[in-house]
Amino acid sequence: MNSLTEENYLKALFNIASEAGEVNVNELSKRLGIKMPTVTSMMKKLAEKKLVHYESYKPLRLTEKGKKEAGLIIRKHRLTEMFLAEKMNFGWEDVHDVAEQIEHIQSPAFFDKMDELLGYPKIDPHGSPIPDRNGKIIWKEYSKLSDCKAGDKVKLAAVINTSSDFLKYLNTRELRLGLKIKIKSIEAFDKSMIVTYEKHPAEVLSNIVSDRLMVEKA
Amino acid sequence: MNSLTEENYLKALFNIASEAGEVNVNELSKRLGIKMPTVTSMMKKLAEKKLVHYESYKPLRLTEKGKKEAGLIIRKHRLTEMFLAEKMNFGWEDVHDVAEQIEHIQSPAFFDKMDELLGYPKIDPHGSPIPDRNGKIIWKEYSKLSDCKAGDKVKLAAVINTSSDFLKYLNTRELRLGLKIKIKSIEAFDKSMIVTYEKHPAEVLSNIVSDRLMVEKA
DNA sequence: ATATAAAGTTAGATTAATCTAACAAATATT
DNA sequence: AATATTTGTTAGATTAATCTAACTTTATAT
Repeated sequence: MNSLTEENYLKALFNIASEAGEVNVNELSKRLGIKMPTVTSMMKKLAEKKLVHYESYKPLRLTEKGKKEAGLIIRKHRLTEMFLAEKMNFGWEDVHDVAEQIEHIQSPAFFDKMDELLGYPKIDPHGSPIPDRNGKIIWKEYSKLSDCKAGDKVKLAAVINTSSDFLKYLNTRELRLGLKIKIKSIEAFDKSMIVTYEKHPAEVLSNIVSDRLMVEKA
Repeated sequence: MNSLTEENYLKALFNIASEAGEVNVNELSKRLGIKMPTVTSMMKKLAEKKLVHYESYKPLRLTEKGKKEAGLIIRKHRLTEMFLAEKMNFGWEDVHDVAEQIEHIQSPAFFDKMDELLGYPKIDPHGSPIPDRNGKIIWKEYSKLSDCKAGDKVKLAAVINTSSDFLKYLNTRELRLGLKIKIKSIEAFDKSMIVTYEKHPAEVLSNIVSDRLMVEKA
């Protein structure tokens, strides 16, 4: 059994690896808000437990065991987010903080019930894949909205940044997962897009926004 | 903010006080499975925080502040138990362990949603009262089934012991809250009762069982 | 009322997780 | 290539929560 603290390190290791590829002590330290020496000593501890491959001055890597355990924590996190959104009427901008706590609950039955009540969802409210019972993630091939061309018709599949502020911004524009969007034009100057969807005949999305939206091409 | 550890001491203090009246270090130590010296030092710490009245060799008493904070933890515990039972199809024998963990979640919104979805319940799945938003408990006047007389018609209102084994035993007899029970006779020798309810024309309940069942007289 | 037992406290050690200060290695910059 | 910067490690201190051993106080039983 891993402590809550160890679980947080595993999860951060997993998340940084899937965003940035390599994980180093400095990154992990910044992500967790914990000083580097503390991170170093925790890496030694997790190496003892065969959860990470650790060599001085080398990038950090989760072992297969570590990946599985991290994946299972992320599974609990994302199932919880989905449960909060679907069954408890939370907005997608409000699910993260609670899920961050509930992911540490030790009760397979509890998460199995969530899974069942939700009908075995494959993604969380932000479109991120929910790892399976073995902690394995199946990644779908999405494109960034910012990489699409004028005229493209796409479906909003996931959001990359899940900060509450960004999600609230999307709410004000009625942008949500599953939405069909057509790109009317792209401004060469700043790459801002004019898009149309539902009752919105012409909404302007800055490149900062379109860069954070993942879409499926129709 | 209190640590998870402190919360567990507060809750135990509250629960022992409502069962036994007085709380002493030894009781608390046994209840929490923590040695007496550790309890003593935690009591000093909680006294510093104005949560406990502590004097050497005297019984332990929660302050008003301590009672309120303990009550609010118990509120979260019991709301969770009710949510698990009513909304997630858990049996009443399985809700305790998960609630024991979820009661420490810091998110008023999360518990407010539960409360709302449940329709503001007044009791948990075992019939124990759910403290209000100020941590206050309103106790209903129930009788022990074991104190009733032959011929009494009563309604099962609460169970005192909530051990999984006891609750599973009640399941096998289809005994559940709200059930109307008539006492047919009481054996003078061992105080065992013969009762009738629903499709059960004559069920024998030992004194150990009837002593743990709280009823409302009709 | 005295001895024994039970309950409670004090003192000091231990463990997990954190920190700062100082040093070492790797990387980047002129 | 030499130097400066960034990154990483070691050593040692700190805090919360726990423990054991030894001692003290209160309660119980002869």
